[in-house]
Amino acid sequence: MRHLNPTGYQNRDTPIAYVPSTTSGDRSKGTIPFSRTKEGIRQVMTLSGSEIRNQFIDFFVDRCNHTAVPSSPVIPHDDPTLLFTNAGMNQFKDVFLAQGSRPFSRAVDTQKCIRAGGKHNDLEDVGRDTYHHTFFEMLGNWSFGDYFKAEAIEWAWELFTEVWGLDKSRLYVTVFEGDKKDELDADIEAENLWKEKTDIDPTHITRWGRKDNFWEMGESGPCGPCSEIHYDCTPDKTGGHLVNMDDPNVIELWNLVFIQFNRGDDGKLTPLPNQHVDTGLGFERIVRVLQNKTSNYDTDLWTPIFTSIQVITGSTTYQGSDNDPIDVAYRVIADHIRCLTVALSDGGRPGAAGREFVLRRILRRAARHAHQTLGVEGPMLYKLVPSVVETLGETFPEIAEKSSHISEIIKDEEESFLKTLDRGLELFDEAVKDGNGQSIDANIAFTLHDTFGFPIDLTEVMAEERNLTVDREGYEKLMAVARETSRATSSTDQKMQLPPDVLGSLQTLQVHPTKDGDKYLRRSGRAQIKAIWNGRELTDIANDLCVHGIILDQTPFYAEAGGQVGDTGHLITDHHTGELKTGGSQFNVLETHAQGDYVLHIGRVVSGELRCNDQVTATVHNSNRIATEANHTATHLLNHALRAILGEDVQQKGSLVDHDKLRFDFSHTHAMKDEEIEFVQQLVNKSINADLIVDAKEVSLQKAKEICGVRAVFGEQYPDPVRVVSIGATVNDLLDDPTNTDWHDCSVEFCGGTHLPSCSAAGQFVIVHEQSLASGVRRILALTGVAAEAAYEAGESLLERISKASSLSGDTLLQEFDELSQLVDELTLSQPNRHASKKALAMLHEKAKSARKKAASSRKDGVLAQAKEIAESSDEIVVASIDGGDKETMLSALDAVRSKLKGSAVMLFTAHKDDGKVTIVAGVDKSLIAKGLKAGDWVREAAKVCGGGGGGRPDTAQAGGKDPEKIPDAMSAAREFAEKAMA
RNA sequence: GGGGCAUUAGCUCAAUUGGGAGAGCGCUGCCUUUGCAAGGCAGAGGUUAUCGGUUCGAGCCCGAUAUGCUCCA
Repeated sequence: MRHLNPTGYQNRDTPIAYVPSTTSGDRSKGTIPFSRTKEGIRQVMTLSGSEIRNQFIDFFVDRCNHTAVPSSPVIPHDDPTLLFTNAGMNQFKDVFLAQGSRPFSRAVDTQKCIRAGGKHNDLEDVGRDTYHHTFFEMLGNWSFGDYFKAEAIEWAWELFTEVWGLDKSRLYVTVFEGDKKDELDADIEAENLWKEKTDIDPTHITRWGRKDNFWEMGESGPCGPCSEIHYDCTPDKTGGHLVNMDDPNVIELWNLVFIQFNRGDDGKLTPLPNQHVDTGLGFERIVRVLQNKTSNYDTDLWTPIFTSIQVITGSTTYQGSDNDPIDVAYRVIADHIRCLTVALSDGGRPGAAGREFVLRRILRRAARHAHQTLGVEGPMLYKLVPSVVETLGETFPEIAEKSSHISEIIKDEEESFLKTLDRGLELFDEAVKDGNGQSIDANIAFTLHDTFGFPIDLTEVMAEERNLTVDREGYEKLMAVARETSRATSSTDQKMQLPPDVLGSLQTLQVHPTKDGDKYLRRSGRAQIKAIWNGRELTDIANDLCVHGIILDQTPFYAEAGGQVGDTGHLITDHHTGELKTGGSQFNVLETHAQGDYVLHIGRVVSGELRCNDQVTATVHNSNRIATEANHTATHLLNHALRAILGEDVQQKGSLVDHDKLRFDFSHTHAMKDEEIEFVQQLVNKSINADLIVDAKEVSLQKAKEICGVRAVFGEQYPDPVRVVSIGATVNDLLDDPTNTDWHDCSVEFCGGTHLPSCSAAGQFVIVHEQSLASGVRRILALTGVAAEAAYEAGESLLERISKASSLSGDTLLQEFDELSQLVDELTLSQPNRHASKKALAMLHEKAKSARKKAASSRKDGVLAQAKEIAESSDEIVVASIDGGDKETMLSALDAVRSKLKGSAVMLFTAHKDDGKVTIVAGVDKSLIAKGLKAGDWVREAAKVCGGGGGGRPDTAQAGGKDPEKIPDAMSAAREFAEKAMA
C-alpha cells in the first residue's frame, strides 16, 4: 500500500484504486516481460488488462514521482448539473478552476466514466460497433502547476514505446494548428518537443484545428491546446491518412491536454499563472492494442462476462460478427451490465427521472436483448454481476463489497420491466402487422412509451430490426402535447405567480425583499403593505372579491417551502379605509408563497379595502400552524425511524406537510411489512412520549455537513449558512462534537421549516397509508394529534366488532359482514389495523360464504322441485311460473324441464320478492326453431307485457320486467305468440 | 400535481355485438400400478378488486375508490 495517498484528502475509507502489479520490486524496463530483438522491442507475452492498468500507474508513480489517487464515484453526487462522471478531469475540476487544491502536484489514476444520456452519449452506438461503451476507464496522469508539455510528451512516448513496446511506425501524433479568431499560433512548442524529445517519425506529426486539438471545459474557464497519440491498426500500416477520420482501424489512444489559458466570460483568452496537464488514455483501447485484438470486446476485460452470458443463457457462443443479432446482444448486455454494476455500486439507482432514468433505460435495453434475442425467460442480468466483479472488483473494491445489493436492485428492476415487456411486445407486434409496412405509427410509439415504459430508442431499435422506421416526428408532437397538458393542469393557481418582469419592476420600485425571520418567533406582527398584485398587474388598491397577492415589508407568515404548506391567517388594517365606518379592513390569507425574495400573501378582501402603504397587523391562523408544525416535526421523526428500521439507503424523495396530514415519499424497493410499519410507529411515538427537544440554528454549510448522521435531501441545493433542525440534542451539542456517532440516534436535517418546541405536542403518530408511488418509491401518509387518536381508536373498535361478529350466524352474519366490509374501506385507520381487519374479515367471509351457499342451495332445491312438476306436462308449448327463483336457478329449472320434455318450447316466469322484478327464461328445441319460434323473439314479446325487454340466442334466451302483477297477462301473451309463430 | 394501462379460481391466462364465468397447471378423493413416475375418472375451488350508475339483463358500457405498473411535470 505504499502508493496510498498519505494525506487522505478525500474518500478516506476508499482503498487504493489499483492492485499492486505482479512485477513488484524494481520496475526498470528489464523486469517488464518484453525482449529485445533485432527489430527492436517486441512483446513476447500478452499482458492482462489489470497488468496494463497497474503498469500505467506504476510507471507514473515510480518513474515520474506521481501520487496514485482513487477514481471518484461515477455518480457525481455533489454536481447535479452533470449526469455522470464522463471524464478523468471531473474530480479535479476545482483545481483547474483555482477553487481548490491538493496536497500534491502530480497525480495518476484510472477514472470510472459513463457516457450515456447526456451531452456525451455513446448509448446508441453500443453493440453496433466494437469500440463504443457506456462505461469505460480513463487512465490519466495529471500535473497541477507542476511539469508541462516536455515531460508529458516524453513520458507518454517512453511508456508507449519502451515499456509497452508499441510499434513506432504505427504511432501518429496531432498538434494544434492555431486559430485566427482566438489569435492563437500553432503549438510549435509541442511539435518541436515531439521532434526533440522522442524518436517519432516527423512525418507522423500533423496539425489540426480547434475542433480536434483545442480542449475547453465549458463556455468559459481553463482551456488549452492538446496533443493526441493515434494508433494505426491496419494490417499493412497504411492508415496514416485516416487519423481523426472516425475509422475503427485508426483510433485515438491518448489525449495530452495542456491547460495554459483561461477563457473569460467575454470569450477572451488570458494565460494562466499555473499551467496544468490533463491526460486521458482510453483503457479499453490500449488493452485492445496491447492484446493485439481487433475489438475491445475480445480482450480479457470482457471474456469472463461473455462466458457468463453464454452459460446463463445457453446461447451459441459469441462469434464477433458486426451484424449478427446474437453477437450484438452479447455486446450490449456485457457493456450495459458493466455500466449498471459500476453505477449502482456508486450509489446510482434506476428510477424515473434524470440520471436514474438513464440507468433504467440502460437496464431495459439489456433486458430486452436478453429476453427477445437470446430468448431468456425471467430475470438474468443480475446473475452477471459476479462476472463484472471478477473483471473490475479488484481495481474498484466498492463493486465487490456491494455486489449482492447490486444484484438485488437489478433483479427487482428486471422483474418489474419483464411484466410490462410482454404486453408491450404484443402491442408492438400488432402494430407491425396492422401497419403500413414502412413505419411504426406515432400513436403506437407513444403508447408504448407512455403506458408500457418503452423508451423511444428501444422502440426504434426494435423497429430497425424489422426494417421499419418510427414516426419520430409524430411521436415528439404527442410528447409535446402530453407535456403541455401536464404542465397546464399541474399549476392551477398560475395566475398568482409573479412573472419575471413584475419581479423586476418591484425591484425598480424599491420594494425590498420581505423580512420573514419572524415566522420562527411569533404568530403576529405589525407590517406595511408594499405592493398589491391582482393576478394581472401591480395595483394600489384591493377592494373587490378577486384573489389578490399582497407583499409586506415584513411578515410572520411562513411561505410554502420544503414541503411545508404556507400559512393561512389574516391582515387587518389599523384604520378603516373603505365604505365601512367602523373597524379595520380585513384581508384573509388563504395561501402564502415565496416569489423571488418576496413573500406573497394570497387571499381575498372580506371587508373594506387595502391600499399600498397601509399599516396592518398580520396574524397567522394559530391552530393550523401548530397542527402543521406537529406534522412537520413528526415527518423528521418518521424520516429518522424509517432509516432505523429499513436501513440507511432510505432516501427522502419528497414531502408534504399541512395541518391535517403529513406525506412522505422515500426510496424503497418493496412494500413495507405491517410489522415494519408498527415498528416505525412505535419508534416515532417513543420520541413523542419522551418529549425530545427540537432545536434549530443556522450553521455554515461546511460545518453542518460534518455532523455525524446529518440527513440532506439528495440533489437539493442548500444555502450557506444552512438551517439545521435537530431532535433529541441541541444544535450546539452537535457542533461541539460533530463526529460523535451517538448523533445517529438523533434526527438531524437541513430544514427551513417551522417545528414544535418539543415532541410531546404532537400527541400521537399513526401511519394510515403505505403505498407505491412509482417503481422503487413508496409513499407514507400519516397523522398526528387528534386525528391520529381517532384513527387509532377506530381501528381498535373495528377489530373488536369483527371478532364479535364471528359468533354470529345466518342472515345477521351476512348483514354484519357487508357492513363491516364497507367500514374497513371508509374509516381512516392505521395501515396495520386496516390490514388486520381485512385479514379477520376474510375469515369471516369464509363463514358468510357457506351461509350464503346454504341459502342458495335450499332455494335451488325448491325451484327444481317445481320444475319437476312442470315437466309432468305433455304439451309441446310449456309456459309456467315458479316461486322464489332467481336468474341462476331459473336457468337450471329450464334445463331440468327441457331434459324431460325433449322437442318442446319452455318459458318460465318468476317474481323476485326483494326488488319486485320479473325474470323470464325461455328455451326452444331445434325442431320448433325450424318451425319459426325463436327463443329470443319469444321472450322479448313476453317481457314487453311485464314492462321490460330481453333477448338471447334462438335456443336459449333471458328477459326481465318490472311488473310482477302482469305475469298472468304475459303468460297468455306468450302462449298466443308461440302458437302464432308456429302456425 | 396531471394523464395512460392493468386487476377474472391457489398460479398462468381465456370469455364474439352486453345474454348460463371457462381452460391449463396446481389441489382433494377414487381407480390403474409391486412401488415410483405417469395415466384414467370424479370433485372442490369465483363477491370477475370494491362501490355506485345505465340496462329486462354487466366480467364486458359509464363514474368513483383501492392496489399495482407507467409516462409527463
